[in-house]
Amino acid sequence: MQAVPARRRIAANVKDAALVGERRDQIVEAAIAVFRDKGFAAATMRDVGLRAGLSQGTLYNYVRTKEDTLYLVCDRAVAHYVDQIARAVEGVADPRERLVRAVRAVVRAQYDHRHNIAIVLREAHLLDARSREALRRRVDVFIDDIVAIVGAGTTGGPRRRASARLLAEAVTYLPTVFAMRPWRVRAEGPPDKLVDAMVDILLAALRIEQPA
Amino acid sequence: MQAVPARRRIAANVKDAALVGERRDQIVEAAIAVFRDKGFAAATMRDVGLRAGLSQGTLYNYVRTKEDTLYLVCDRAVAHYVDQIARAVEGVADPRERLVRAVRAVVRAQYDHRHNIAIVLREAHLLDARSREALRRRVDVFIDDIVAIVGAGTTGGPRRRASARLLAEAVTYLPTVFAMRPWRVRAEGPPDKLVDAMVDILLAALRIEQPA
DNA sequence: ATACTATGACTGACTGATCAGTCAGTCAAC
DNA sequence: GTTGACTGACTGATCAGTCAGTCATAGTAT
Repeated sequence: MQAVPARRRIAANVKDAALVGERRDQIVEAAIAVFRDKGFAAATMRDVGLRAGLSQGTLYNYVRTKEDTLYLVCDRAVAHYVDQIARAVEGVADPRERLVRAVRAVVRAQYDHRHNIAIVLREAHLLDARSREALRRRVDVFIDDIVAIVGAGTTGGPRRRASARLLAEAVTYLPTVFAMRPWRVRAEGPPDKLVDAMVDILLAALRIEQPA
Repeated sequence: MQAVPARRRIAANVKDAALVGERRDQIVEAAIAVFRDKGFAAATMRDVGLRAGLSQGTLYNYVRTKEDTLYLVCDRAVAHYVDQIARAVEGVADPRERLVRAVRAVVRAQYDHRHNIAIVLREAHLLDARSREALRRRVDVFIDDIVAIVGAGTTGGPRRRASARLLAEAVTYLPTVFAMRPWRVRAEGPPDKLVDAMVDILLAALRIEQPA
């Protein structure tokens, strides 16, 4: 996995770095709950403050703007998701095995983080260009890694019309259906069954036989 | 294709039905442009009015609320998309052929309507429950039709872990990547090439051999 | 030991900007 | 005169962000 691009720095009015970290955690957790419930635009910083157990003024000691909050939420969501997948493919040398592992990890992570992913998908485009760029770079680097894994894991085998790049898009995008259409995928069965079925679809899309 | 569920009625202050239709077209077109540019929340009705060439008060002769505008946009987007696909599979009797036709039509329509689809995906959840329900019913009916087509077109052939339902979700959801990640899929090549590659991925996912 | 001062974290009432929606007024057609 | 379509200034509600004030703690001077 490639080096992680630099994150956008957000200024805080408080000097104690540990406290900044702690309060940010509170804020992000609260913001996730509120944004999920109301969407970013209709969510208020009062809601977030109430939820986090912090006053309005305290909130603004840790973020400068409402948008900073959205950036922190998206950044956190992307980081967790990317980390989970990096860990899953660590130390796997065989390209085919690495690909299968990655696919399963992507699907699992998308299911686990589906609520946060919904926020990112719906709201990240509202960020200013700089924040959007920082996030997009992180996601792009991650998907480029998946492109490499797909490329190495699909050499030989049947002819495919789609590039490794588009295949990687399919692998990383399709499972977001868990976040965007939960009412529709629920019928497939419990989480493990749903994950297995999705992995099956993606491996078929890659024209890879699934190990039994 | 099943009967289309009833649309939500939106009241107008003007009696001339043809004029209502005409003004609504103006409003929807303007709204699509503005919502795409700024997102629904940050878009103002002044923007929409300016874009449509109608005054603030006139705008409110044709819709009651800002949200009505969003509903009209989403309703229009879904109707066009669904119509395009219904027409593509009309009169095709062979289940396998019908499925291949449907897949290609879905992909094509998603590419053609990608800008409107991005609005629906990002903003439809902001609608009130009733509007959301009306829209969702239309989409559900449509996807159920695709489920039936997938079910009929994939009988026999290799064993699949995913249900026809989840496969239909994949078919109807994956091409929304055109709307949500245009900067990533662009590299695949011109529209026709991109559509072909996506069709190839989906047919593979369905474990169907593509006709040469 | 005590009093005073400085520092840093927090509070919540307040401010100014924004905008969805309204309505008195205008104009054209019949 | 009546009706219907349109206009845009206005209103009231909302909310992101501010800032004077409060409180607790630590350090310094007497």
